[in-house]
Amino acid sequence: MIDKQTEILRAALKLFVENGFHGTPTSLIAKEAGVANGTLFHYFSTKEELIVSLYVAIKKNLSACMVLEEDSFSSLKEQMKYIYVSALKWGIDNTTEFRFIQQFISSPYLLKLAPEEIQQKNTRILQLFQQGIDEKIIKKLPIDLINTLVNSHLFGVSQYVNQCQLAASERDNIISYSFELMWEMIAL
Amino acid sequence: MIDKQTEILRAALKLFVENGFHGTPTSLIAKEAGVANGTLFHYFSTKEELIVSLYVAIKKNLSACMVLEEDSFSSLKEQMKYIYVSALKWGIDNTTEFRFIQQFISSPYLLKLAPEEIQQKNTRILQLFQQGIDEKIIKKLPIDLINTLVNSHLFGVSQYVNQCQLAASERDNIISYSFELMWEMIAL
DNA sequence: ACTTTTGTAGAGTGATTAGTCAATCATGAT
DNA sequence: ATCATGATTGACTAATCACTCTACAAAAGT
Repeated sequence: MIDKQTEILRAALKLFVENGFHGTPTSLIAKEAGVANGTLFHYFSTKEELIVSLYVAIKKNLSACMVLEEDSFSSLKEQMKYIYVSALKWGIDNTTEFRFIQQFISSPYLLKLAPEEIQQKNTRILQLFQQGIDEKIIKKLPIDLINTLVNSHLFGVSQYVNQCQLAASERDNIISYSFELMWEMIAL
Repeated sequence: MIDKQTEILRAALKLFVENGFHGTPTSLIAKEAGVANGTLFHYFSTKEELIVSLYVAIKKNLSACMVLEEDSFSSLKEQMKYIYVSALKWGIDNTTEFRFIQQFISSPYLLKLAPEEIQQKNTRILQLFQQGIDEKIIKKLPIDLINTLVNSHLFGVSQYVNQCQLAASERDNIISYSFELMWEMIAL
């Protein structure tokens, strides 16, 4: 056994995506994780805490993929593309996690998160948007709107790619091309 | 009392959005609807059937707003704008219904729907996309991808507008402008 | 060695819930 | 008036579930 806590999170993720939050009793999670019922509550004092912890863990994972090494040589567009593509690839390679996030943020559990947790820690991308506007590369729109549009775009493409199983080359084509689509939307 | 069945659906919608599916016992729905517990099961044989029925009803409502009277005088872009704006306005004016749809489609209940129910009955918009491609107005992309992108776009803008409460004039500005953003994305 | 802390187990519990049922009530047809 | 059909009720039930509790085992600290 690797680590019971990790094992519980893994099991929870799988079952939540399969059966939803209310369709997944804690007893089943414990069983799937190969631990006793009580062990689950040793690590997570309530079911709700388990759910929220799982979200935080996955979100952290995603954020880690989106860091951009400071690279002042790349153009703004290239920097954005890097972040965009990283996020998209993550969404495609981690279908289950992606589905979970989607389920979580459209559920009332979202409100159980501390506001600062919801906030995008990744303000780097917001900075890039602002910079783009200042340099008259990106349309002058509210930053939040741009952010929402880009996020929705990413969600949409992920969903599409996940739906129709594509060959790797085709996949990379779409990833690259969909960035251009997004760019045409926000660029001046 | 207008109609008990309608009243139950109304109560269910409100409570599901507030507390989620699993946070809303049928007893509470009945109470909120002002009917007895058993009455609920007279109209909907299971809780699941209630949830799915509610989704179907709301979706029907939305689809009704998106019909386009055959108007061969309008340009393709204008026709699309009409549909786009209708959908967006609906999403903004029916926040609760919008939230419910979001919650439903990212839950495992979606799989309980017959596939033909999921399918877009509103193939009119798909026809328009195809026509746009044929007439070299819209980028040559898979129809499903365009559709997904437009849907995500609508979702994003709705979310944004619902989040920040705007004055009516500002709101209409954003609606109109966001169509142009979307158009730049898909148009050649 | 011994004490403390931490991890693990799984039976047990009280509360809750989806769904049932037998009994009324309303309506309208004959 | 009588009957039939369907709507409505709310107490009831069988099952389920989140969570507790006690006991024991394994480390870790001293």
